[in-house]
Amino acid sequence: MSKWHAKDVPRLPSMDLLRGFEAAARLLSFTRAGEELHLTQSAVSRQMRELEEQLGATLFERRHRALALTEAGRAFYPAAAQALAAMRECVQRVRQVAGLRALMVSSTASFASLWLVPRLTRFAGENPGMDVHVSANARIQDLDRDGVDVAIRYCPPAMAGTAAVRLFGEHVFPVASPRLLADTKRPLREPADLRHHVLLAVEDPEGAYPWLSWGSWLELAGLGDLKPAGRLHFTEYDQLLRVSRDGYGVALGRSALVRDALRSGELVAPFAAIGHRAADSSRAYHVIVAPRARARPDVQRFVDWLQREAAQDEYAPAVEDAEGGRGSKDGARKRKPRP
Amino acid sequence: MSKWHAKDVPRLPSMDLLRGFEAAARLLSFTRAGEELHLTQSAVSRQMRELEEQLGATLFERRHRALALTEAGRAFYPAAAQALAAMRECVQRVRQVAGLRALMVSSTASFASLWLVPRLTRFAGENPGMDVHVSANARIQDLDRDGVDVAIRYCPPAMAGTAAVRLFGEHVFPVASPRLLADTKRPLREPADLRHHVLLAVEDPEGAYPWLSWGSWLELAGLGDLKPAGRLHFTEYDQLLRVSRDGYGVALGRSALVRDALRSGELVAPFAAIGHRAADSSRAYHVIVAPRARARPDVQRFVDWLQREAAQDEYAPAVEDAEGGRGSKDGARKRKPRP
DNA sequence: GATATGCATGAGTAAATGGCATGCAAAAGA
DNA sequence: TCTTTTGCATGCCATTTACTCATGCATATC
Repeated sequence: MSKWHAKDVPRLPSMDLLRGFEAAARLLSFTRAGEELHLTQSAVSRQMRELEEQLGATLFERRHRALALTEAGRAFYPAAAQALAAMRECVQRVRQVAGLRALMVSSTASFASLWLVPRLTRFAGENPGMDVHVSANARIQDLDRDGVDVAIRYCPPAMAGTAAVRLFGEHVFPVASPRLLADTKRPLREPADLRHHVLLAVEDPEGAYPWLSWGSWLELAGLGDLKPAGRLHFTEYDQLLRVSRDGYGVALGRSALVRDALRSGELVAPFAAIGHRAADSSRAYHVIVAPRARARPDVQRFVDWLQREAAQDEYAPAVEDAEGGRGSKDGARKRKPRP
Repeated sequence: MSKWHAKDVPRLPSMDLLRGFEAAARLLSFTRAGEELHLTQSAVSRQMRELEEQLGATLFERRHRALALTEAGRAFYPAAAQALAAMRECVQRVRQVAGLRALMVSSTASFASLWLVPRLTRFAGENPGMDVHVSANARIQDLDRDGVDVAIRYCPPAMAGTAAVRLFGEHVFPVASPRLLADTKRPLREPADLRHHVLLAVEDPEGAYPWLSWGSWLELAGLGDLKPAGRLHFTEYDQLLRVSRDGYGVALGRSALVRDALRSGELVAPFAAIGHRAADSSRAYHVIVAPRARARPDVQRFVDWLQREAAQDEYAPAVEDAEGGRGSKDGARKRKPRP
């Protein structure tokens, strides 16, 4: 027996183990907890074993393809949640005192509401003490003057600048409520069937967004002469999508902005293969950081997070790749809703 | 930029970092915090850098040979302490629900009060949820019958049993209050000077502990005929030591039991070299675990801790080794009391 | 009977963590 | 004034930790 070495000192469970436990206990699944925490099922399984060994208590009852909490696990859950909360409060307090500032982000209203804000809640959870303000105003050009730290713009790379970070490109394809597909009186089985439907589009009197127009898409599909049942125009893209989800027409889906709706099944993409090529390959979503904010660690963390979220989306497409689908393990396959 | 990998997920500070911070902030020293946590100064230094990076805040102001907390550090301290407490509460709660039982320890009253209990407070801090009961009753022989999980006995190895764990041996030498050494009217510079002093001893009418008698020690010192100024006898060894600390006489110090008092300077050992050889090399302090408790993880942890504490004492002796002192880095060198 | 699915685990690897040795700089001691 | 002491920082390296990949197992579902 040697003298004390650091490895011999009994340790308290790490925050990582608690976070794993909280997710696994809430979801009752190591697999899904892993997905939420960007870990493999194997890693979560081992974490829970390690935690149980440290505590000297069994937290989960392993059934086949199901987990249940033991009495000790149920007792641990609120305490673990409290310990996590105490730590986040801890971190938040010190960052406040250290004078960390809010992070100002500018993007279009549509990008904000359809892509950024739904994801920011997770960012906030993983980054206590950070105060992110989203300005749904893409007209801002002078970031320094207007007090913006990070801007997200859909533009050519030359416009974004060499320091900008590319998130993802975009392509467009028709999307509609699954109810429209179920309508036998007005079929929507092939592109020509669009003549039976109302086409929804964003107002563009100056033709500033040609790639977003039905005209362009129909030309691409060889249907330049098609006369639809009607046309509706909207000033805001998210309003257009809401109408589409409600089943009142067919919209041109912007891939990034419709991704969540496709995933949830609120929208379907019957002709996704047409137009898979980027509608305007010169443009993409870019992250532009104001020069004076580049050295801020919180800004760097935020930009890093944006890139990872964007990459995550690209690895798990919402619609099957038209050139060749993945195998049965495709993560995008829709799960049955859980009770 | 790749998709999410576990290493990319922002992490909350670990409990190890918080514990390091709490100790460094309380002691205002990385070196002493390291000693307390069984880490090197280097490790604590790096931990604090890592913590500051994770938080994005400076917690310490490094001065030469001194630390001060920054405002952020002062703000972090109570929050960190609360997070540590929340975690310990967390661990304790789950262990209670899991039905962990108290751990019953038996030892002599003197060993309990002079060695074990002072150290148990640290054990308790490092092992939340464990309930250790100390029975200062060494007459217990049948551990199973008497509900004792662990016994600590000073006995020959054969009596302890092959499964017992040896902690340390013992040797005895005179100890006295430093005030006695300062008394010029009654010098205590050489062993013969003991004739000027009251000798303190444990009652032993049956001669059961010959190695603890002044007679034995004086014979060893070649002073068999020495007539002291007086003799006092006590039933309890810790009472004897209290009187010695108060300066009323010279006691025979049992090495393990006087170690803390020597370290604190309350007692000094003017003739430690005489008698350095174990008074009775056949005996030593042993840990004996009741057979039915051997499989308990909490009991195993406790025994492991006992061994490490004992080894720690052996590595940092309270008095310089009579055969050859260590260098100037000897950890036992007494520090000036801090303000 | 075949397939799907979620937990457990062997093996491999990259990153994290800690110790050793040393540098640096200023306070303390001679 | 010079020497010694002391505590924080850091290069380097070894060991441990933590995660991924691949696969096995067992049972529910089709």
